[in-house]
Amino acid sequence: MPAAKKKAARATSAKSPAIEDYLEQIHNLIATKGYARVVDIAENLSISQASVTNMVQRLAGEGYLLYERYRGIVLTDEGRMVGEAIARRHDVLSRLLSGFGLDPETVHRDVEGMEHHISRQTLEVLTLLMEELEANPALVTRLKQRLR
Amino acid sequence: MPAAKKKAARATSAKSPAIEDYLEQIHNLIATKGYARVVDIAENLSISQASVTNMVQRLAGEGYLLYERYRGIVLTDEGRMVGEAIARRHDVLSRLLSGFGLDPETVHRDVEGMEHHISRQTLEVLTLLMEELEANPALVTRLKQRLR
DNA sequence: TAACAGTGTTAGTCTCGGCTAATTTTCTTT
DNA sequence: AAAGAAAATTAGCCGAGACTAACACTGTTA
Repeated sequence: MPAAKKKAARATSAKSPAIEDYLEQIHNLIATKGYARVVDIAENLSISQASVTNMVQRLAGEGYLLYERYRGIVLTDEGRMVGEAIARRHDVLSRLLSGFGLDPETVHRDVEGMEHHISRQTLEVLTLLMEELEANPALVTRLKQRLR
Repeated sequence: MPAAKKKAARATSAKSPAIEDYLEQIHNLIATKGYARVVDIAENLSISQASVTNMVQRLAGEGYLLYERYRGIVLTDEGRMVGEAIARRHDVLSRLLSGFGLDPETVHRDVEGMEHHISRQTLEVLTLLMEELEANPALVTRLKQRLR
């Protein structure tokens, strides 16, 4: 195979919500604890350890991370980019909705679902909205009054 | 099993995105054409007719619609409620994003994905936002300037 | 250093929601 | 009314992504 890529993850490839959830979670764990263990990923995603091992092997095969049995997990540049992108969407959505006083449990559930379906352009719009609302509490107050 | 329900769809039961897509589409077809044929549902969801037949039978079993082989499809109250709810979320999200001039293709893809993950409370917030922006073009203009 | 607890892995299975191919029913057209 | 076209259905299959049970590795601790 002369000029063939091994099957590396392309920036534009279709990522399933499942893949994005794993990468987001692995990214978050590495960012906060310095490493990502199978048991923690499983705990945070509320799935079994066996499922995590399976998926991690697949993600390694697709070029999102480096994996050595019984050893550890390291994100590739590609994997880190995806994880960070989802984390950013998560943050924007959370702050946008939290600003209106929605209960944290609801915010969490909705954000969890929505974050996988937001394009770059939509993210920009929602970021704009979030920033405006955070900079303009009077507007939020006025809007919230209509929530009754 | 003395006091057991037959397995009817409860208002609070978990509906998969797939189920919601079918019910939204069936609802839309009935609203615009007066009836929902398998071939049209398949076309609108970009899936095969066989898949539609299968799912329609399942939805009938779960109480979302009435179905008679080779005849027709009628939504139950439960099915109509779900279909309308999703259509409402679709409308709010579309208008909210379109207001910022995002290209229709992008709006469509994002809305399609997000509409299944929006709680009643979040819908209220987004509705509020949409109404404010539609009533206040000056605000939109000001925000859009920051999009560059 | 031997054993135990905890973590990780493998093997095999399940459900969901698609698919194609073949068949049946209905509709339309002559 | 018979034939061909269109729509609907059935049967069997597949891949994603979960699960459990059993087994393997690792690291700590007596």
